[in-house]
Amino acid sequence: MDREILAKGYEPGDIERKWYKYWVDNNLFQAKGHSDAEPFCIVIPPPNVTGTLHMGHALNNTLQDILCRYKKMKGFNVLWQPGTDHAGIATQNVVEKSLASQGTDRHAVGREKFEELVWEWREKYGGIIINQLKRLGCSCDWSRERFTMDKGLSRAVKEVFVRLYEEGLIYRGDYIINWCPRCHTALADIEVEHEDMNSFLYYIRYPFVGRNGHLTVATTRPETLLGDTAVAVNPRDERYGDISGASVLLPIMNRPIPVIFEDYVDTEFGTGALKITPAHDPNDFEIGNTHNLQRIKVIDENGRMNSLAGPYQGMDRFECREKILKDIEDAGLLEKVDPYQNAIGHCYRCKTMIEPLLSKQWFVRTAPLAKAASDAVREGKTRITPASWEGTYFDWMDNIRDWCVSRQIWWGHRIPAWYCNACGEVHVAKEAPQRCRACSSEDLVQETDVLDTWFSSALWPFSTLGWPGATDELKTFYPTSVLITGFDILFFWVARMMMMGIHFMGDIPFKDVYIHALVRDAEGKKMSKSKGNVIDPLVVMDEFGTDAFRFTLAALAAQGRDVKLSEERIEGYRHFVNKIWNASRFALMNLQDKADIETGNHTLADRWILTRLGQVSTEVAQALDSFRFNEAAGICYQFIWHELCDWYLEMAKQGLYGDDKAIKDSTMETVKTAIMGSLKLLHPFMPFVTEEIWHKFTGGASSIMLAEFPKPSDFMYDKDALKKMDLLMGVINGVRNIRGEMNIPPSKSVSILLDMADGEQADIINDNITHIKTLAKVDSIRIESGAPKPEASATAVFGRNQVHVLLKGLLDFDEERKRIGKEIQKIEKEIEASEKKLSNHGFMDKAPADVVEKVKQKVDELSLKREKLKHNLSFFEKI
RNA sequence: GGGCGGGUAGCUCAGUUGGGAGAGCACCGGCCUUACAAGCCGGGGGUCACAGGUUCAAGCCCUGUUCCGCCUACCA
Repeated sequence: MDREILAKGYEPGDIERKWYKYWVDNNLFQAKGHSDAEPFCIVIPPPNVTGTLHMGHALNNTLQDILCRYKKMKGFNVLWQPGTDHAGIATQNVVEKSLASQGTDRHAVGREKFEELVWEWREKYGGIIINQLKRLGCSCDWSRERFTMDKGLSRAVKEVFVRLYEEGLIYRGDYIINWCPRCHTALADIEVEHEDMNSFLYYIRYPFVGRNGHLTVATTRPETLLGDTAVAVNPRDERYGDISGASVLLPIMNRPIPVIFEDYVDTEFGTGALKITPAHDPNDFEIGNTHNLQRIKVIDENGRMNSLAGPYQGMDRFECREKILKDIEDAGLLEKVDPYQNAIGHCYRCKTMIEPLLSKQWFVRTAPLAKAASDAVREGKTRITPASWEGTYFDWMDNIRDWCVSRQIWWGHRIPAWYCNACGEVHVAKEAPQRCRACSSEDLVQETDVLDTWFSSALWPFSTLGWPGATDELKTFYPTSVLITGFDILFFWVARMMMMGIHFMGDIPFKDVYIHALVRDAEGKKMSKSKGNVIDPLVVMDEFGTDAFRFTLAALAAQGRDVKLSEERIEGYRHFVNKIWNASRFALMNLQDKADIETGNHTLADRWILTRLGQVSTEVAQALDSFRFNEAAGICYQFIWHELCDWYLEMAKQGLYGDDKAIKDSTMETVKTAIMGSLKLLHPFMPFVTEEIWHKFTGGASSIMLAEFPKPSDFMYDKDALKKMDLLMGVINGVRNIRGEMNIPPSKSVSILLDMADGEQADIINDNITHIKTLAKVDSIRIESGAPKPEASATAVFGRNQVHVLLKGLLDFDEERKRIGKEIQKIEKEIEASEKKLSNHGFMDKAPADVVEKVKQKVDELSLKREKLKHNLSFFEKI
């Protein structure tokens, strides 16, 4: 067996690359379509092909990888399904920008050529984020990588579109939609980001027709007045009770428009009179429908005023606003202008101000789909963790509006609809029809719009598994096990996968949804390029190592709370990685290969650490099973550093360096078991360093990925050992505490006198006397029950025992008086609180017996300790 | 406007059936003890935002106040 000793410190760089290649070359990430093992499946939230890895991805994928690696070690047939989405608008923007830099645009190159260029771009740059995920250590089954625009997924998209259309769940119609004048496309409601802005509320007079006076309306968008086709007031508004049937004259345009009555109008706001522009405002559109108002579109797709805008034709919408205000003011129709704050919609891709426009678009009728998706969570078929997100989910699902799915761009799934140029008949089909079914004309043209990217993402959990084919993968892995994602795409993606999954598969797409938090900077601010507070995960991985970075993310990922990341924190966990490295180094330096190894002669320390390892295995597994990643990480950290390293390995030195072969053999075996067990616990969090060390221990026999995750029955359970170690630690801590307080350097040994409460406890100490000598730097120990306190000694009380540290010539009496006095004070406070409870009849009557018993016991113990401390103190007061 | 989350040690945070206030970092003191100075040993430090209420018992449950963050919304 080749067991080389490790280098003095852990250097991640090359090791990470080496093992990732090893895992892939050995197909360790591959799932089986068929397997007797229980399936576990996660579909990756597909990153945009245009994307590069940011902190959100890093957290999201680290958590997924932790679960996948953990489940694999637990024996599951794990599939982590990877892929990317085509990000229609974003990708098109990137390629258009590149065209612009060459002095051309997509219209000049034409649709077909443009699509080719995007594919070329995707070939060249689309793999960046995939490689970055690999850098992070993600154990995705890359042999199954998918792309939302690839053949299989495109087939699924067509299938779904056609079926929904045939079921009447997709329709085409004229509606007011959110238009981005820069991206030149419609956007779904949730693709609009609202931002509070400082605007103005303009009060504009509309003179009455055929009578004196005017009606004053309040608006934030005076330029839309050109398209007004009514003014509405509330029928219950007494101010306007007498204007039934009246008309007003639209300023500038001098067009008479009716005054209508509409409950929607808020009498409290502005003047209680609302101008109605059905072609440029979603609410006005609705009102226009109920009152049969004309729709006059005055702003075009470029955000410019069109021919119906009269004198303003050709002006930009913002320029027009200024001009129109001036004209109205000149006409004496501008009553006043108030500063006003309102939320204005912006394109989520390019931040351009959205223009609500009247337009012909394709919609998904969501209500019936949403009902089932909502019920599935209500009935607990799909669980959302943390559960607080359920409310948000229900709120959205229960108030959902139809989903505008057509986009006026070229990069995406072209809508499978054909129009007959002869008679206008619409055909929706998977393949292009040869002739019109109504008039037999062959003059058919395909819809130019493409589908919203999220339309294809909504099918991800089943389209990636081969749907609409009936594949083994679908049978094995659908419904998938867990979806891990950020809350920012709860509506965009999770909700829509629920709708589509239930509708087309007849079952939920995943059993659990785990929503994790956002990664913020150390001040809790959202990371953004413009703020300049972005921490690049790749830089972090270079500097601190991937394992340290992953462990940090896991350790900070408490449920329901944002992750505030700072480099100091990552550095701290890099130290932890190094700690494991060095603990392993120590083990490898002291293990020997021997055929005649004699095992089973476990020391107290051996039995203790093995028992603890068993307990910790359960705790970590339970934490991971319930998505408490930070707890799982914390338990590992605490156990490995403060129990395994600080206590066990120090104690193991006695056996390793000693002459007793039986003890030595057993200790070697236990050290190995404890370290390898710890490596297995840590592997899901820090895959690289654990794999590296694992191979040093096993001589490269097999990957740690194939090892079984630790469970209590792998070790031993010795309750007695836990108790005995407690006592031993009590003695050592007592002496260390006194040494520390007295500033006695480690080079200076001390003598102690142990006053043990009973013979049994004295035996435990006797059996482990070398540990006390070594770990507390003691040269001589005397054990005597009830021995009087020696002169010039400092005393620590633990349990019913005490330890006197002999400090002839070293003891500062004042210091010792202070030290004991302080301790007594602390204890008295506790005793007081507990006694108050015990003297409370309510507590004695109503509290459970075990709680009362615990408090009584506490008072007894503390009183005893206080007594001893006081006794010790009196000793010094005599001096 | 509605909803959600949060205010716990100097900093960042944990605290899952209500019953001992914790961690990491920072700080102070002692150590180059041959796995690790990326380390070891010891220590100080908190009216758990504020005010009420429920309870024998509240960081935890309820109500209100206040501050911060986020999501959402068709009051122009």
